[in-house]
Amino acid sequence: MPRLRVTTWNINSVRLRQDLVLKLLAETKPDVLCLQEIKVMTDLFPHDPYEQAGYRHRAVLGMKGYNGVAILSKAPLERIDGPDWCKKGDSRHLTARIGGVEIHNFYVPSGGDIPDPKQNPKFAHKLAFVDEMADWFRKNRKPKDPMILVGDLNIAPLEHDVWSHKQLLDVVSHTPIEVEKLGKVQKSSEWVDAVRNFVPEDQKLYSWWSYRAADWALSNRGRRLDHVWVTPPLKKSLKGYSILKDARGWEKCSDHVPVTVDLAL
DNA sequence: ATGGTTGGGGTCCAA
Repeated sequence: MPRLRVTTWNINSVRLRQDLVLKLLAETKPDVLCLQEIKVMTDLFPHDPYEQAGYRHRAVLGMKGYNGVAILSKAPLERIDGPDWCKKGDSRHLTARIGGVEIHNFYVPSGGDIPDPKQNPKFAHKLAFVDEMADWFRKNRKPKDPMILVGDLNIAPLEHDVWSHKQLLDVVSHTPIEVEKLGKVQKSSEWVDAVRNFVPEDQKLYSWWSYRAADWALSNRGRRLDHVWVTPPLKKSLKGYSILKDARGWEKCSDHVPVTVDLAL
């Protein structure tokens, strides 16, 4: 029964943090690594170090300066180009079929500061993007399809996915409208939250800590923005998870840490 | 209530 270990990480510049990506690959040894915010044009993605590290199959969708997603795999992958979300051409989603499983890598818009779509076009974009995700899966895929969805969804849906539910109810990433819309995406393919499958909902879980805290570990005001979901056929295959909190303390680190899930297929 | 930090590209915008 082959293991499939999938890691998702918002790397916040793949070029600046190349050594950290290689460190993660060496330590965690995922079969598939999904990156977000690579912040590099597709043609300038640094392939060589990953080729040499044994990740010989790669799909990259980048752009200049912002966003960008990539999938690195030890096993062959078949790239599937998805829709142009919100018709913005902004490199936020990439799909690969690897060994009979379809893996969706998403970077959902952050949404700006003001949680009102009428005042803040970035928040309107985020809500429209999440709406489109639900529509797309409902129309184009079925819950019985073996799929994994990972990425920086920029939404912490549960009360204990944030350091203070009450204080963040009006903060973009944890507002009721975002949580409701993300719930509709979850329903679209009956997605199972793989990490919460292992960790009860009354336990705090974070994958992101702001750069702006004087001492991120001491204040520990985190949010769980990075997710791994699976469709029902894969639920029984879930074997374990890890959230590499140590990576938030690495030199020149990302503000997100790697989230890993193991499946036995 | 406010401000705090980081990256990319270019001396500001996005997160």
